[in-house]
Amino acid sequence: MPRAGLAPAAVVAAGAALADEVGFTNLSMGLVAERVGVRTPSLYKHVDSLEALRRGISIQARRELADTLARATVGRSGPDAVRAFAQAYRRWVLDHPGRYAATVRAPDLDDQEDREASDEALRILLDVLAGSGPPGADAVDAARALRSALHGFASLESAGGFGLPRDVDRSYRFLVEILISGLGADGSDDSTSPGETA
Amino acid sequence: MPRAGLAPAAVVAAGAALADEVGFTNLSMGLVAERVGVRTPSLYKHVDSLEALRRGISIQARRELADTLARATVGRSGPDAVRAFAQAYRRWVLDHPGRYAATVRAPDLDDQEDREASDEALRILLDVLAGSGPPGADAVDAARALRSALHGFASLESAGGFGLPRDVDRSYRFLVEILISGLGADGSDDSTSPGETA
DNA sequence: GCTTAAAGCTAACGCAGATAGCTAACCGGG
DNA sequence: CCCGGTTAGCTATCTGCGTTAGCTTTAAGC
Repeated sequence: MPRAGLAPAAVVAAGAALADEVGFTNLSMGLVAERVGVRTPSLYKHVDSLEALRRGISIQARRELADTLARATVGRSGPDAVRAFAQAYRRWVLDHPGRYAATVRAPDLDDQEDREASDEALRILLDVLAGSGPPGADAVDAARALRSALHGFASLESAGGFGLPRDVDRSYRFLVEILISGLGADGSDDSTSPGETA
Repeated sequence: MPRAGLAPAAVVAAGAALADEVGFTNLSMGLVAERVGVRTPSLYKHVDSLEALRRGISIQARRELADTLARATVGRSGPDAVRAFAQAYRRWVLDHPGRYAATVRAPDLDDQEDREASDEALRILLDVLAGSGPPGADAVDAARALRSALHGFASLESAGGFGLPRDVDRSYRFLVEILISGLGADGSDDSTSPGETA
């Protein structure tokens, strides 16, 4: 029996690809094993459990998303950066539904690696907002607002939640422009330092 | 053996309550059976399968949410109605995390009953926006924007996604006011309202 | 070439969803 | 009041999946 030459990273990568096809929740050890050309129990030489595999996919997906967002916004600032961010975000979610579902699960509080991957995307978001949002502590509110809105839209769309025939691209642009104008507009309260994790 | 006097509705209700406690995805026939004081196989006299039970919980939850939203906004209009809607929405999600997770799954396209329950909340949302949002087809954009933002915020919060110490109530109010001002701002016919265009 | 770590396999266990088929509780008509 | 039909509930059992145990074989290093 020739060896498959597997490695933990290869199993995680196959799992991520499979998650995009069958859905993150439908992922099973059997499917992944079949995909990499190995019997189910052999996977346990590379990953500790299905849960560990899911965690690995989450971390990888968060990094990929953060990377995509960083690339999309580099060299831009202000409202333009926010538009590029929003555009790249939605595109990535639609292209990688399984991976995206993996990123949604909150990272375990005492999982250092997962938290770091999770914070990456947040830092990019805060950087993007630095040019067009409110300063100081209000930046956290702005980050939460933008993240919530984009996440909400993308996850509803990804789940097929928009039944009406109205053009979805257009609705998304509408939402993004509302946010941009809203974030730039107000002001008021301040103080406190910028945070770490949203 | 005295009978438990069970009925399909009672099983669904117990399942919904349990989902709030252990999470929608962690729901199992065994847990529900234990809760209603019966052996697992007996549940199949009342529900066809775990999937059918989940569907029942989804429908019931959607109705409850729609009902809550309707009660919260009755007699109000304009921005005030939107605030009441947003407030009631978040409150309900936090109080019923399992039920809320149930409402998030997209209803099966050819499931009449589920679609109806799903449309109920949408109709209330459109009614609420009638007073403060754009008219005509743009109302769909407005509805999607508001729904996406509230859903995104509530689901992230419910999943523990906000790690920073910043006051979450405040962030929510911030988001809601952005939306209100953004939705009320324009009013014109075509093109995405505040800035960009198709 | 021989040793050895590990990559792969088959066999098997436990648990959850689900089905089959028996038993006994309730309900209605005589 | 009893008798028969309906059906809620039970035990026993099957299946599928995650997981573990333990053997076999590959391939890497001396």
